[in-house]
Amino acid sequence: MAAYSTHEIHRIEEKWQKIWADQKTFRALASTDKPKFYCLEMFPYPSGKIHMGHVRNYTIADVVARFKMMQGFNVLHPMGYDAFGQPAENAAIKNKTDPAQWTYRCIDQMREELQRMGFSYDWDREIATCDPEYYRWNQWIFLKMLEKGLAYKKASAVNWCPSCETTLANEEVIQDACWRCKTPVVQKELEQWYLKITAYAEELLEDLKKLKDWPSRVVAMQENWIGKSYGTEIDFKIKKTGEKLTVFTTRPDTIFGATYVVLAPEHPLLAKLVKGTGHEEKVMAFVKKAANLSKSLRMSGDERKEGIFTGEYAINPVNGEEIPVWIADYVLMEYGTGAIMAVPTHDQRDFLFSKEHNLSRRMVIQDPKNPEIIVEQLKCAYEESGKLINSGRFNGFFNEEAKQKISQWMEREKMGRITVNWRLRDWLISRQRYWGTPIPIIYCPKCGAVPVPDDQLPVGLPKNVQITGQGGSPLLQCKDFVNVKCPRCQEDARRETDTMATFFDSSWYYLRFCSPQADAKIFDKKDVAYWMPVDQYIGGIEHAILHLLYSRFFTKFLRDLGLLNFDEPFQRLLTQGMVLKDGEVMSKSRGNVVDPDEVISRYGADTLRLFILFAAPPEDQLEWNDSGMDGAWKFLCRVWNAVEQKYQKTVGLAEIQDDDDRELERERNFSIKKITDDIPNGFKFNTAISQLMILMNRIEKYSLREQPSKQVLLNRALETIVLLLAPFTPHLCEELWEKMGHPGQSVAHARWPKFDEKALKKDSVEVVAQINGKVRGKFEVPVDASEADLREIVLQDAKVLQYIEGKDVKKFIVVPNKLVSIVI
RNA sequence: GGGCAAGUGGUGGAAUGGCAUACACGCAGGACUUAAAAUCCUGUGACCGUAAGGUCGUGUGGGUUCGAUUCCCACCUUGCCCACCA
Repeated sequence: MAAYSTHEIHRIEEKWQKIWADQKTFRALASTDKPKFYCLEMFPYPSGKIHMGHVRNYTIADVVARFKMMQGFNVLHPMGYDAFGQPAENAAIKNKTDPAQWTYRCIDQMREELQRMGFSYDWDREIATCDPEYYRWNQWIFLKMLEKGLAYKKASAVNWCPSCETTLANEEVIQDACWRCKTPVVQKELEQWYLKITAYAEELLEDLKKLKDWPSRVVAMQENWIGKSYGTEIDFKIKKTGEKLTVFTTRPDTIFGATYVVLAPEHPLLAKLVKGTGHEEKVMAFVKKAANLSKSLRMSGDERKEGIFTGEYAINPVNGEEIPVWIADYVLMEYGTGAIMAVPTHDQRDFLFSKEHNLSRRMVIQDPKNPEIIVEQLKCAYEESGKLINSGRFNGFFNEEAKQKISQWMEREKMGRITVNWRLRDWLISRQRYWGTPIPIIYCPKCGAVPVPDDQLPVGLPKNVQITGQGGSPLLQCKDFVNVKCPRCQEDARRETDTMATFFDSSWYYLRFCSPQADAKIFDKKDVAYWMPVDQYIGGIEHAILHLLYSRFFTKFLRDLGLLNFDEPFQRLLTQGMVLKDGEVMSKSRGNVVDPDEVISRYGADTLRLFILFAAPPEDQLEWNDSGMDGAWKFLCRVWNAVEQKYQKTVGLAEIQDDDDRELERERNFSIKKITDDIPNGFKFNTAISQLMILMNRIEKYSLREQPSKQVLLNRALETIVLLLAPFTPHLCEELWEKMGHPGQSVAHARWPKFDEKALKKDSVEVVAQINGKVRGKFEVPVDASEADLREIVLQDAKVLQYIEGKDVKKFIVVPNKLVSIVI
């Protein structure tokens, strides 16, 4: 056996990667006697190069998959590519190549890099979302949604990224900028396709309760995003026309303090309201200005509140008061009703606006700490609770109670109603790009928007399309694609040229993995019923809202189609932390990227895997550290050398004769117990590995005795360490397992070791004595010593006596096998 | 402004009511070596002390408890998500 070296490591890693591929070691077949386990990581965009984030994500998943395999589960562990999207188009523009060619070449490179890491994928199930066999089912789902009224087209102001030249979903706008290129997003009036995710808002929120094994912050983020709030809609009346003007509020208790009403600049009533009045010109100029501003500019943090009076008045239903109607850009059309009642005394924004524009104020809630204060003295809005004043029959009620009383009263009197308001908006899926799934719609001058019939799917992406990055969607230029006959009336018609957002593709890929070759249907119902839901899903926190929310939506939709029999796709979720270098996220622009490929060339995949698992718990951020790699290397060296030098085939009885034997066996059994617990309970790979190091230290100490009769015990300990280490560093362990006399039997299919509870027991334990909370002595006592025995031992110790001399022992607390606490 | 995490040696981290700093990195000393690397051994929270030993110590302040890194309250700092959301 050769010494452990870079050369040797590469030989071993290549050898075993080839064996796994040739023998299809990780092929998953449904319907066996074993319990199933579906382990999935978020599939990558095929950039051609894996980065440390991928390495970390997939290594964590690989340990889980291999561990479950050794525990006797039938494991499904697939891999594929989220292959549509803009980078391929950008590359095409830059290098004048075809996006498809570029993507498939990247996929080949990516696969090779993944294989170099030794991940236990069933490669027969590989999918790429840009394959027509895949994206035809995107089109199929879209048409089903259209059929059920869940896909629709509407004209409205949408998020537009000027750099990517396409629309974006709300979820893709991060702090008013494009999620991909960080360019500030602007608003544009366009007719676009939407998916009615809001139809599932209630269930998407409610079912979060079922996700007990999801990180609580992901659940909180989704809750936040869906944003259910209870409030009241109140119907004001326009004085001039008598038309209804509905406002939304969460503070119906302050209705008697409303001194004006404010509309969003986009409010539909507005044009009519100001028509023919002296204010029309000015108001319309203001509206135009607001519309031209990007949302981020319009909402920019300063406290100045721009607005303008419409010249019209509204009537407050609760007291008949006439109050002015204003418009302001701080009121959002997309939330509530796009109109608010302003209560400047009890809402800070309204307070600032009223100051800016000299509008009147009235107090309706009394500050119990400051009951004498009058309106003119207010320095800011009073937003806390208190008793109602100036509120007619509701005077004297506490405002929390008044909220209910007033809204119930208004409901009875038909002045308004209690409502639920959602923050979640429908999902805009149209993209004005080439490299995506064509939306299967044909526009006919006679028949309107006609769905492409099922038997004509997929609507394929045309090849040889000029991608210049200019002049809108490349598909628009493609006459053969655009000009078609209407499927209904056979007249000349035009094809939809928008493609789908790529998040559509990734919203159901986990289902396709169950039967990737199904060609007459989206997936095989039987296979999905067997494998789904995903038992363990692993990926980055950046998908906490986007991908995870969309996937939950798709699952519920497909369930309602009768294709699935469960509500949630992902049973357990782990969000791994980022990989940092010098305290910063690795990125090309910072120039602090560590290339996994280079690390593998130097240390091998096993060393990289071990380091990344040992350096931090999976959910925490991980600081890259070159000397940490040396540490991992050193440990693997020691395991290698120990097996090479100490392991000798021998026969005999494993008889425990002395304390050293007992200690070795105890440590061995304890390691099995600890690692078996640490992997599934909280993914504590770092402590699992530290226990393996402790066991290795123990083995080395033990083997120094050089007593041939103990060889059986030594062998057993070495076999155990190889088995326990196998999910973490599979190549090394395969090689060692083979050397240990298991030729042709992959360690991936070896049985996970069991521990013996009896071997964990000790005869004596160390018990600590505390006096008034401070440790003052340690005693070696028999296991399970009684309180009486402990009293005798401890209270006769010279040192303890020194401390308690001349004082009363008030309490004597015993924690069995751990400590005694004496209070004097 | 709202929500959610987190704060422990020189460093990554361990301990979730019971000996704070497991395991590892780094550093220092030693062995081997002509020498270096590698490897092995020893030490390594701070302060006082020759030592035995003592005092302090898990962001800050308070509380509960025989006992708190762990539980509770307030605050500070950092990170993430949301945010003129009425």
